Amino acid sequence: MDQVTIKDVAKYADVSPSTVSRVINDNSCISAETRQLVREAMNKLGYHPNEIARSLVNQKSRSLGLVLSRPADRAMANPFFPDIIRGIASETQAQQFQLVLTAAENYDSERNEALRLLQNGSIAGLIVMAARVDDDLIRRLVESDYPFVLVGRSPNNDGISRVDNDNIRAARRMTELFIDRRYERIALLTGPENYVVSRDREQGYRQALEKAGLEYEEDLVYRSDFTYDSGRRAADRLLAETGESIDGVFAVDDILAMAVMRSARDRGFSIPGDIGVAGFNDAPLASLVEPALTTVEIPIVDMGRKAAEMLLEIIEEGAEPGDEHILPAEIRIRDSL
Amino acid sequence: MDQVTIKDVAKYADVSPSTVSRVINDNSCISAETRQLVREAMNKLGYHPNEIARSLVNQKSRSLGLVLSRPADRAMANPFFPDIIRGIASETQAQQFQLVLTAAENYDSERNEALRLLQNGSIAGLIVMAARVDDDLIRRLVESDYPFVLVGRSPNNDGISRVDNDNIRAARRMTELFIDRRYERIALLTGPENYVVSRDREQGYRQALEKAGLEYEEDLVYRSDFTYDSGRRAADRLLAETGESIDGVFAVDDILAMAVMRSARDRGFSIPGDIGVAGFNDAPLASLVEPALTTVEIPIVDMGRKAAEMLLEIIEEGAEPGDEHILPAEIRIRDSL
DNA sequence: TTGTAGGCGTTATCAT
DNA sequence: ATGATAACGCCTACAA
Repeated sequence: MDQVTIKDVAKYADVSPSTVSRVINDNSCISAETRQLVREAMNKLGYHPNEIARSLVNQKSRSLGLVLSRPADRAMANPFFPDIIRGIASETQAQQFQLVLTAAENYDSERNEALRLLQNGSIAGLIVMAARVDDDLIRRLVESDYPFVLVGRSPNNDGISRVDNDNIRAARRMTELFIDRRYERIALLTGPENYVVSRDREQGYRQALEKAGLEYEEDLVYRSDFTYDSGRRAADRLLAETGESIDGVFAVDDILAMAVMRSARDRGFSIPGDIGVAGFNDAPLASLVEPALTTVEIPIVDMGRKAAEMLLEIIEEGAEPGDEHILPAEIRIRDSL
Repeated sequence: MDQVTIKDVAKYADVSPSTVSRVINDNSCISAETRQLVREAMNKLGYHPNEIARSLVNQKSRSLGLVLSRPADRAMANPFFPDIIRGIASETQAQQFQLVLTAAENYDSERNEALRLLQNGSIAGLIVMAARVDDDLIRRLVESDYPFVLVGRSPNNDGISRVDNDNIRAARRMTELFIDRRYERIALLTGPENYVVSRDREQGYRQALEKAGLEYEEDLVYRSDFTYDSGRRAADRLLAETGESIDGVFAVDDILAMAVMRSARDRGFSIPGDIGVAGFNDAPLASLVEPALTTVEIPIVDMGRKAAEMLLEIIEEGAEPGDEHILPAEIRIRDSL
């Protein structure tokens, strides 16, 4: 309708469409005066290059997709979500790319949606928040040779570009903090076992114990989903069963740590006096609860930015995938331990 | 490259490209057998319709944009953010649309970015989280006649499609709850005055007071940004200055209510014994703090879904903008009041 | 029911 | 330095 095209501008400036195109992409040599002329015509007519048409002729879109890799509701409750987007957006913005979200009801449809976007050319690459140990999406991305970057870790990372924080190390250091502070029997409240984060953090916990000559006890490892309610149930069981034989609980997620704190308080335990508690992720509420939660801060904004940067290098510069960037996580010592 | 086109399918199935096209859009009448034939060819070759090309020929993209309408960092810390996306995504997904995020460093660049996406055809319409009283973006959207839907309210809503919760009414009811429970001097901790939400909630507070024959006192109204730190400073001032002459504080945002609670506790006030506190938004932390925060739950997921639905009606069915949907907010009574 | 041809807005190649 | 022309992948009259 009222779409102003390159031809309108050309006509108005009395030049050919190609000339206008050249000013837009200001690479080829154009005389200063025609350039000026065309610029004026563009302003006059209110011309804006049609991105769709450019994408079509260039055979690639200027969009990146983001797939959260777990049911939308869970992902949204997750403090990662806003920050990862913030990081990615800052980079896409800088490089004039757009960010497309795939947010479906369940993981299967989200995975299919992401693939569809790739296949139909809507997006040029994908950023995947890798969660599951056995991730079908990743396998298919590798097979299909689509550009993608992993935020997190997958069991086999060969040839996969990824950015991660060192969950194992951070969990180890947090466990060491418990030990340094003379906690002697530290329980672990971890997440579902098909999540890579769960496994990594469990491993760090175990490493620290063994290094300190403490026994790793299966009985002290409890598991729950990454929700408050599930965490609360697990915490209740944990405290009921291990009773007063433990003096610390390391939860692999702040929301689980919150559940532990609440459960402990309801049982009359003082924190950190009777039981030390630590979390992971440094969610917004970690610093607001009483006592403030000692936790691990993950540079999630930076991870997002880095992921986008890596993906754009693959897309724009044909970089070979396979790079790994492990960003450091920081322990935030507060009052719960 | 390895892009399979409609022509490849046509050749393989030994039909013309238009026939394939017809199968894709299965509207025109096609004999069952050719349809079958083409379908098989598509599967065989792994064909996927190129969305870019479709957008170009159809002269509109199948993407919606979302602009958060305040600095990214603020917006992200805001509990609205994940939920509004969830709501929008569920609707876009259902109608085979994509969701594009505009997330820039500051409001100005975000606004420009959104406009750019509209102008260059990347998105077919925009959902705007209206925040400011004097919102330039909205003015320009109206002028340019781009399809958009407001989540929230703008000073002049004529001809603007929008979905909102009734902030005034909810604030009034919350204030009435204070009054019903025999609180007698209720202070208000509100947000910046150029935000529509602040104003609306202030108004509800005032209405309730006046209706109950209580005096509206300017001195009891404090203002801060929507951040914990800013809220904390305001709360400190509030409690220092009004001293023990007040017995309730209504904060127009949970994060501010958290700040009030903390400040009150530090001063030795018990909650709700000495001071009743209420918030707004029902952020995740509201139910987790001690005492659990009485607040207003906003149906933000539904608002997002509704906004997307309205926008798609305008885009797809040429509906006239101007509809308003006001969704009910619910008071969540917990322990802080 | 199916095929042919032209065009959506842009860029790239080849002339001039 | 600039212009004409042919794509990019798809859709849609119009024709057969």
